[in-house]
Amino acid sequence: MNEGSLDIAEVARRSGLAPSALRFYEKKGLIVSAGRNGLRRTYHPDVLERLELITCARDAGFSVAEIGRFLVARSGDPDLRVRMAARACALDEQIGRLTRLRDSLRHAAICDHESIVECPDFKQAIGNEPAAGLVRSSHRDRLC
Amino acid sequence: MNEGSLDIAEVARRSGLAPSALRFYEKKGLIVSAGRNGLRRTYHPDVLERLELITCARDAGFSVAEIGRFLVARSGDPDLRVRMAARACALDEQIGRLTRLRDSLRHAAICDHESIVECPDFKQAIGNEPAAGLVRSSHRDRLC
DNA sequence: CTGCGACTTGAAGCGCGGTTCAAGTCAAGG
DNA sequence: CCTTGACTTGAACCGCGCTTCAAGTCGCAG
Repeated sequence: MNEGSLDIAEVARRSGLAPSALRFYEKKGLIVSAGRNGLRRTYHPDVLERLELITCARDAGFSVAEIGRFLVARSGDPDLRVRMAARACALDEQIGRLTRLRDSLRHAAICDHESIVECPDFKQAIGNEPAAGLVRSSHRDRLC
Repeated sequence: MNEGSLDIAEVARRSGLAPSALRFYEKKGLIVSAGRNGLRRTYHPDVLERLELITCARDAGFSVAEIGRFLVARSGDPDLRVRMAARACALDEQIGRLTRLRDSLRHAAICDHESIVECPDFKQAIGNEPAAGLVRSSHRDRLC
């Protein structure tokens, strides 16, 4: 067997993913196997890097299908570039939400209101506007 | 109908969630209905605020069950506080991942490597720790 | 050559987060 | 009164992202 290639079990071990997940990703076109040793898939070491990317994107809420589309992206595909830029903007918004949520959560862990959802600081960090009664639904910020 | 309470359809409209989702959340204990008008659920206006929180947390990757646990949190529950603090730290990590992913994506939409995944800048931004050198580092507070 | 065991496959199954459906109930309008 | 139509219910179903399973195949040690 080729010196540089990795057994599926080895890739699983080093990536922290189950072999079944690797086969699943391969079937979906997110990774490719370098060849076989008998029946066994072997992978180029670069696959580890790609798996890291995949895991990261999955954690970020990307679907497997979407990751697949991005992974085959070529510079000559303007549609895809547009989608990527849009996705980046969506990520910005999500990062904002997560940051506020984190701050609220961190506050909740130390605040002394009986019920944490009652805490005004908590609410304030989460919501953009408390819907106390005379709230017009705020127009979505179209910053992107 | 009580002046202050909202019909489920109204809540659905103003929250952007499907009525079925509202019933689902109610069944899971994430929201409570204020009462009924005939068979129809009515909700206190405060539910809108809570739904915003729920949606935000869902987007952040919290499961419905986990949100439910947090929502019933009382200040006298130290376990839950610990979980919240831990969750806040996890969010910090995720925010970091998302930020790197966003930067990579934004670069990908610009860069002229024929295959996006080939681009060294792209790879570099994804990889775990910014190793050295030319990293546009927002400084990471290691507090966890 | 004969196990053995770790892989292979396609198909079925699972948990999550809802949505859809069939059948029923109610409030209000004509 | 009867109809209309938006709601109600529980149960079935769905898509996703894998995991598990049964059955088969291979490399290698003995």
